[in-house]
Amino acid sequence: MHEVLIQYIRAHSATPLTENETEQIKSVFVPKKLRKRQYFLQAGEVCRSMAFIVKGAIRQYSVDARGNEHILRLCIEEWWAGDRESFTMLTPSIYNIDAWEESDVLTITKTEMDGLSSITSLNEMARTLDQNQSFAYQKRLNAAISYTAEKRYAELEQTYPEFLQRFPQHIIASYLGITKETLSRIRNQAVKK
Amino acid sequence: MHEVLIQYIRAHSATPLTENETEQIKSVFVPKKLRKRQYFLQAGEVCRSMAFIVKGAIRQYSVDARGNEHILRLCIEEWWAGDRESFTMLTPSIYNIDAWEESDVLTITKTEMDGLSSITSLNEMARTLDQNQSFAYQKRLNAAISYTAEKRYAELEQTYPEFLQRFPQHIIASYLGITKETLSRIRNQAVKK
DNA sequence: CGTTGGCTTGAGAGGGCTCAAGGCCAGTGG
DNA sequence: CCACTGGCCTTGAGCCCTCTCAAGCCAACG
Repeated sequence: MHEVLIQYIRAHSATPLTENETEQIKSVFVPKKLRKRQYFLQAGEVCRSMAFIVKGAIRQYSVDARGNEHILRLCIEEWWAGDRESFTMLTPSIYNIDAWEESDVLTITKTEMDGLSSITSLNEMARTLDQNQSFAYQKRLNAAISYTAEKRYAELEQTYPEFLQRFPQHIIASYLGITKETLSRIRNQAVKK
Repeated sequence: MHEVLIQYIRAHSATPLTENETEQIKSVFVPKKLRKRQYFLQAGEVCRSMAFIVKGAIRQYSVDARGNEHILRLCIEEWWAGDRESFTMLTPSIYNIDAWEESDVLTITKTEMDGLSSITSLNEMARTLDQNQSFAYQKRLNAAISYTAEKRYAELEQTYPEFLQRFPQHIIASYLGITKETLSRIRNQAVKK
């Protein structure tokens, strides 16, 4: 199970991993199973650990005053789930994170992560991830303030086609910032064209 | 002029700067003046350098098919302007960046930045900035898909009150993803309450 | 075979947009 | 010193996109 993670770190860093470092990493990351709908983080808690997804699908979302869920991120195999801000700053998170599918993850706490700070390639990976995350958010924010719902859906179709296979439409709709009804109508119109 | 930057780096890193490093940094960052409305980056170009703002105000925005501008970031003193994604990946940017006010900036190219990679405290600063950027985008994206225009304005008032002093309403409106007319009406209603 | 979750469709409402006009103010040039 | 201009803000009317609420259908599942 840890092999996937090791491969992933290798792929996301220029610096190679030594035998020793590999063992360190394997010893620190704790495997966990998340059942469908099981919380990984609830709003109000500090995000004590990050989760590398070996198998499964996880969502991060906020809940507004009227009880509506707004999906901020969808994560599948070989992505990291967790609220980076809460994790890094040790502040309470405003987001919920839960498993949409039954998932296998490898978790690591902040303290343990800090203990691995001597592993260059792990640092590089974390750095790269933070950057990519930032780029992705920038793109989505731009889409949110610039495009119509239809264009945002078209973009999602291009960028993450696997999401459409993996998540039901009401989840996709929430991710796009629209209602499931609107998404349903958009899709029907798209077919007619 | 470089003093502001040095102070800034010190403030954003735990590692202290040596005399030597300070001199290196001063020698590499090139001061530039940007006139009002002068482009720092135009869509289609690769963002070859980042700019630390010593004085002034700079905006980053995309232009849609109908010619409407959508403001993604507003930057003032002691912020960094530039498209991090284009800068890091050397890909063409889809954003325009220009000076809203006459500005004094310190610029550095990617090659020069890579040349300073031995300066720990500069790396730490860059890391911190990327993270904060990511956090800020996450917050704004959440606002964009969860809140009404009115709430987004209220949040902006709280988070960056200085923006309201500094930029005209049509800029603020664009930043919030609404039209200037809508913003005007929101403000009037807010006063009545 | 009832229940639950997901998708669709309709009707009505509303938030925000578009287009258009008018007012205010500061800067500029005659 | 005044007229003119450009940038900015406001207000109105009509419209459109998206939301809300409600109902109905279907497939999966216990």
